[in-house]
Amino acid sequence: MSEVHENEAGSVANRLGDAENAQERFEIMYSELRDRICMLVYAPGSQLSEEAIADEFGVSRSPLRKALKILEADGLLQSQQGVGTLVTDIDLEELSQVYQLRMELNELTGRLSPSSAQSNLLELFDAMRNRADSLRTQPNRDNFARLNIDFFHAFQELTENLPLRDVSEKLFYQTCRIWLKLIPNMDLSTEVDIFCSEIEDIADAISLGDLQAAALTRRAHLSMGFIRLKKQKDRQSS
Amino acid sequence: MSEVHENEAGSVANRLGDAENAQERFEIMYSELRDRICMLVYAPGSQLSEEAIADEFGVSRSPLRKALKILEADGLLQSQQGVGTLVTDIDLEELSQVYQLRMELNELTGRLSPSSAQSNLLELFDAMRNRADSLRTQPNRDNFARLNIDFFHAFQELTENLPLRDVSEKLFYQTCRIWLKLIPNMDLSTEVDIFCSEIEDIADAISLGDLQAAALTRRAHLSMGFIRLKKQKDRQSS
DNA sequence: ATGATCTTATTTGTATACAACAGTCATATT
DNA sequence: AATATGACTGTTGTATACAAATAAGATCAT
Repeated sequence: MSEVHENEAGSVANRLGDAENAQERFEIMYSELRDRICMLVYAPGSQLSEEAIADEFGVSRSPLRKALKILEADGLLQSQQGVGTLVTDIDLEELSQVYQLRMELNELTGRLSPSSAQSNLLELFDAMRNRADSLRTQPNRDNFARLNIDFFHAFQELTENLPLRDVSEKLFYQTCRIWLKLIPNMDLSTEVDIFCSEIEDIADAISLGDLQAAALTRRAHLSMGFIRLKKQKDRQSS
Repeated sequence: MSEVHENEAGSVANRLGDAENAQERFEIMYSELRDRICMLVYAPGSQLSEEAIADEFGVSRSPLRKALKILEADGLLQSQQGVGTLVTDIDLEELSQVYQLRMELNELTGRLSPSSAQSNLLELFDAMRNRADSLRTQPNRDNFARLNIDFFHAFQELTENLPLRDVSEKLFYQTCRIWLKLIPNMDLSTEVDIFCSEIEDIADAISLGDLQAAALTRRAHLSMGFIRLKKQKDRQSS
């Protein structure tokens, strides 16, 4: 199965071969693994094999293990000797505190060191608007997830406070899987519509140059999204 | 020089020998190294030797490197092949954003999931008050730094929001070295007095059960502390 | 049949040897 | 004399062999 990867032009192994130093190689492995985890290529609760991944990436276990260790510190993996490396499962209750914090941080994103490069932001959010449009006409699970990730990163540009960005990113990757996990029980079209409206609302605020309004809108949507997730879960368990 | 460590009763090597699993061993090495860095045992800009530390700890480089990699992710170390492992230097300007964020997070600490175990808090902050008293009578650089660290952890107890605690802790360890670095140019007694007053103010608020007031006080002191650091630096450079 | 114990397979953790890299110093060449 | 070049030294990065731990299955006794 991994032969498929090895023969692809932009495979991880190839990219690793082109990398110039250890730091770059680490970054490639780390972001690839994180992407697979939060796109549910590696499902919550599933087991990973260091050897299999190392083979696929064309490296030994040593450098791969560094990336795995960081992902463990991020709360996305859990390793135990004799057992294996497991993708952490996610529970809405446990994520409640993370969501609370993320909401507050989003408000800070509009308030702390607001970005000065307004023209870049306009382009960026116009692109987001376009992607939202095309997603709306053809709702698709993976594209939805991908846009969610990319929109998050666009939103991060609103602040120039780097530590705030780092912190927000970490928390985002702890929570973003919950959507893909629960979306099969929800109506994809509806969720896509709601999300696209959010993107448009925020893009409008950016157009007006009102970063704080954009942040508060984002915060409100995050809050509502969490409530929808909870309602869905309650409906399912009853 | 490392023989001293090896023969001490509670040496890291001994503690590592008693540890039951890899996770515990990692935790011991990680916290020990972090402590040495933020107590300036390993000064900013100094170079560490993986081999020397591994020898002192009585382990091979492999498990040690995991701890070093996490500390690098924390922003306390920086490794480069062929060069070495360097303790990151700290600059007040670069820490400005971290301080800004920490101030906001402190306010959240009093607002998000306030701790319900009030009796524990009372004991904890009374102990802090006592330590502050004894430090005031005999100002001492290391005890000052140690109390600063422990008081931070006590303050963390005010919130039950675990992600907030994690985030705050990481940011704290990014900034706490700046005091030890700049205190030689300042008056230790004065700084100790100011810090002890802060502890007393916050302990008073806790006694009244007003967690939010405690958090706001802390935020105010953090802000004033940063301003004092900046003033000191300006005076020095002029 | 059931329970306990031993064996075995699989996995991560650790130790170690070697490769890759950066800096330094000496040396040769212009 | 200046500069380029090469070997040498010390460092982290990587590969690999082996140790330790866990889980599952087989075997045996009851």
